[in-house]
Amino acid sequence: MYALVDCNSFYASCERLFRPELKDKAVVVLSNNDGCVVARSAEAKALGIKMAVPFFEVREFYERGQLQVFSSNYALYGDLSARVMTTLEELVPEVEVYSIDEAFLGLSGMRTEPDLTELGHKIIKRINHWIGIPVGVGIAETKTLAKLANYAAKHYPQTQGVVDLSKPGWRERLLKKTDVSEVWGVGRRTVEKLRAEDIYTAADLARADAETMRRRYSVVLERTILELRGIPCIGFDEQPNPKQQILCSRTFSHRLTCLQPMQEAIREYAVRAAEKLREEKRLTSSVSIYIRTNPNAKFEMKYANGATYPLPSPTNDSRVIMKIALRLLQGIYRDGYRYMKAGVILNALQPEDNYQADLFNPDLCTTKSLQLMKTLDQVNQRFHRGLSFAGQGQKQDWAMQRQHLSPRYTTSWRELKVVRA
DNA sequence: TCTGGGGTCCTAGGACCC
DNA sequence: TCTGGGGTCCTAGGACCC
Repeated sequence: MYALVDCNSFYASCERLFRPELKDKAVVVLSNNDGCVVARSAEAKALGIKMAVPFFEVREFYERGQLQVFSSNYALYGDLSARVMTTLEELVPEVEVYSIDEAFLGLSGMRTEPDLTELGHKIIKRINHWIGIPVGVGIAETKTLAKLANYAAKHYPQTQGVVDLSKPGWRERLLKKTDVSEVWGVGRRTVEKLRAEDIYTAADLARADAETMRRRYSVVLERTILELRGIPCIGFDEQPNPKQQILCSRTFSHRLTCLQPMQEAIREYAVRAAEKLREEKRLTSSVSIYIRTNPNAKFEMKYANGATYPLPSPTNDSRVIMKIALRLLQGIYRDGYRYMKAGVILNALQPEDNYQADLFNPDLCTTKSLQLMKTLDQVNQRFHRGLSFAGQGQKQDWAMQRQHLSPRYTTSWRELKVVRA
């Protein structure tokens, strides 16, 4: 048996935690650059604000004082997420952290618990009491059904936040009244095709012939169908797999029209990506970058391009990655466009303690390089932006806008001035 | 005027091997 | 006239997730 625990309107709930006067108020949290809505309190949903709409489309509510708005504060959400996960780990033996706001629980070792619904309520109470974040709990025989149970727990208030689909008859009833688009793994494209063949509800999908559907769609959809029938196809993974790709990309605060700030941005993203790489204890042997104009603009010249450089020998050295990224930029940058976004991607990742070196090229992981990076990271862990490379830019006025950022309630950096003192 | 960031998995097709 | 069978590896692109 699995449970899925999912925090309600997670980012919005985090913000409200420190602003109790906003309880029962419409609250939204915006994406980076204050671009789109990425989290909505129930009251904001009631205003008709849809997920992922551009902020300018709902700005009116804000200006009329009907809507409280926050820029995303990932340091805060990450910190509260860790507290939620730790609390779950104290309650059940197996926890798979699935995203910042949800976790699958393995309940097989919980045979002594008389009633799983009771366990669900215990989880809700504990997390609410200890952390103050509301959660919902879905329980079922497969992950896909647990997701669906969780959806029901949030959707139907009479469940009080807990749905156990293993109860006789519950699964059939829920599948019948749930739109197929709510099923985990069934996205927009697939929904369109399914409707064309008269599959509208989760029950319709569960009834479809799995073999035929694999041929017509994919093995992924076949697995979803089996999971809806209670046959587990997706395993439980307590230890997250090591990352296969690391990406750092940002939309600029305003469009960039010349090379110099683009170079600063690429350097900055390369350094950030290299930092993440070292955090993961991995090396990269492939550096890619991409740049693009606004794909949504109707009356603008569009340009998007990317480039990749495979390294002969793997590295985690910010300097090497930065230099390569910059050279790649020279190759694809074209004058005359209004650039909106750029990114640096590291691929072909290998563990740092067991990597494939090159027979004919010098090993880039020299003691000197490793030591320097270690020192760089140690300084920057204690002092925010304590050490950076000259070319990253000091002012960075292309960096994202966060006009509605909340304070660092639970995290703190020592500022650079401490170093100077 | 104004639209995020960071990932995973699967498939088809090309190039290549014996 | 007529040209096999069985594989692997890599990449780009699509679909999906939160």
